[in-house]
Amino acid sequence: MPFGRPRVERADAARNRRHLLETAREMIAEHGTEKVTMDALAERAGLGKGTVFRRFGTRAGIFAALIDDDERRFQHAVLSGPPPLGPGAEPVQRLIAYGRARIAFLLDHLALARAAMDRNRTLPAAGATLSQLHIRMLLGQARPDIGDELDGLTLQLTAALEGPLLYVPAMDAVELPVSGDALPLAESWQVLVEGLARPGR
Amino acid sequence: MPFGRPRVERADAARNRRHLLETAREMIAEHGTEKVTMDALAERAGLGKGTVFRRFGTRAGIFAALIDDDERRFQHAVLSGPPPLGPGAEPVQRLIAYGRARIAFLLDHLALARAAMDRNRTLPAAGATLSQLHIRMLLGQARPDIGDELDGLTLQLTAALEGPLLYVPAMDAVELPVSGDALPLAESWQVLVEGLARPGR
DNA sequence: AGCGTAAGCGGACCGTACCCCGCTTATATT
DNA sequence: AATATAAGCGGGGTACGGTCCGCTTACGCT
Repeated sequence: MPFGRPRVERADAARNRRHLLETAREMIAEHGTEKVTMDALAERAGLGKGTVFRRFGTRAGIFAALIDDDERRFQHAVLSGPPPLGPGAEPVQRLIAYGRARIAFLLDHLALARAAMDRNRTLPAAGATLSQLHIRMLLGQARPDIGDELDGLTLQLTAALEGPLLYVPAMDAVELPVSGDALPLAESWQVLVEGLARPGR
Repeated sequence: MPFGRPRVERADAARNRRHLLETAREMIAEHGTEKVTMDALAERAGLGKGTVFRRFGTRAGIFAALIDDDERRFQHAVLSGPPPLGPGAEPVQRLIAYGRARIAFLLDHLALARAAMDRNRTLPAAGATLSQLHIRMLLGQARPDIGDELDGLTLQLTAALEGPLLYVPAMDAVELPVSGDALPLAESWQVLVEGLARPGR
């Protein structure tokens, strides 16, 4: 085999991966994320434990892989969907829309997203990194004068957006009113962003 | 024993707790937090494994207990120290000062604070809750008109303050310039808070 | 079709967090 | 000082995440 070839995933491996994800979804639906252990998943899928680990690297990786499907769709809406979420609107409007969409997305995937964290990967997988890049870009456009503080603010905004749902257990109180657009966190996100958008001093 | 009595900690228990914390500190100083296992700590302290668990409940609890010592001093400075950190200054100034102090505190305790997190207790112990209460109070004073969004903003500000250091591994890049007052995160925190302080629309 | 090779697989193995429960001991009461 | 009792203690047990390595199998090449 000449070097540099993409080395596609072998057919049996792909089949096993799909089967494992399918099985994991079933187990989550029946007993919640807590009960999805490496051993149990492997046994129920009729595969070896080593296989599970090879596919997902870590327990958290299982949940990250489950989210990734939906995450791709979400990213697509952000990168090339209609404004204000997609490109075309003012940066501030896009930031606000992004926050609202991201909060809704996280709410839809709360159990998975929380289970997808572990000691090392504290932020769930690719999604958070994308959030960070997107926020950084929009904030830089909205406030080109911001300079040195762009990196710090990016981190803090990302944490402000993803943190309350992922890290604070007490969130379950505030998250309840999921009725339509009236997510309380989305409203306060808008206040936060609008405050930043107006040049200071 | 009549009910309602405070049930003070037994003398031997208190001695063991101090001894365990002391031993843990030694082990951390020598080999870092990773090497502090329940077994190793128990053996080195000359106590049973069950004792360690009974005292701290969980591995993360050990580190939380270690932080709590310093945390108490920090809280004292916030609650009754000199302004602007302590009472007496304007709410916005106190918020900014609080953020700066908290960031410095977390930087001083980074290894401990990160080790004090686990799947269930995602936020390290009491400190974060205190942060939340304090931020809520000051924000409410700074913007009495804010109403419904107070709770959401409180959560998001707390996450913005503690999140970048605790959850984002890539932080280590930004945290480096620890020279004096010029913490980049502290600067951007100030921008964030000042944006919020000005009434919107 | 047959072959060589690297990817994939399985499951035994290890270290560690956390649980449990019978024994010990400090402390209050008399 | 003796006693009762609840808190504390010890350390073996269990379950789970993660690793390792020899065997198997899919796939590309001839």
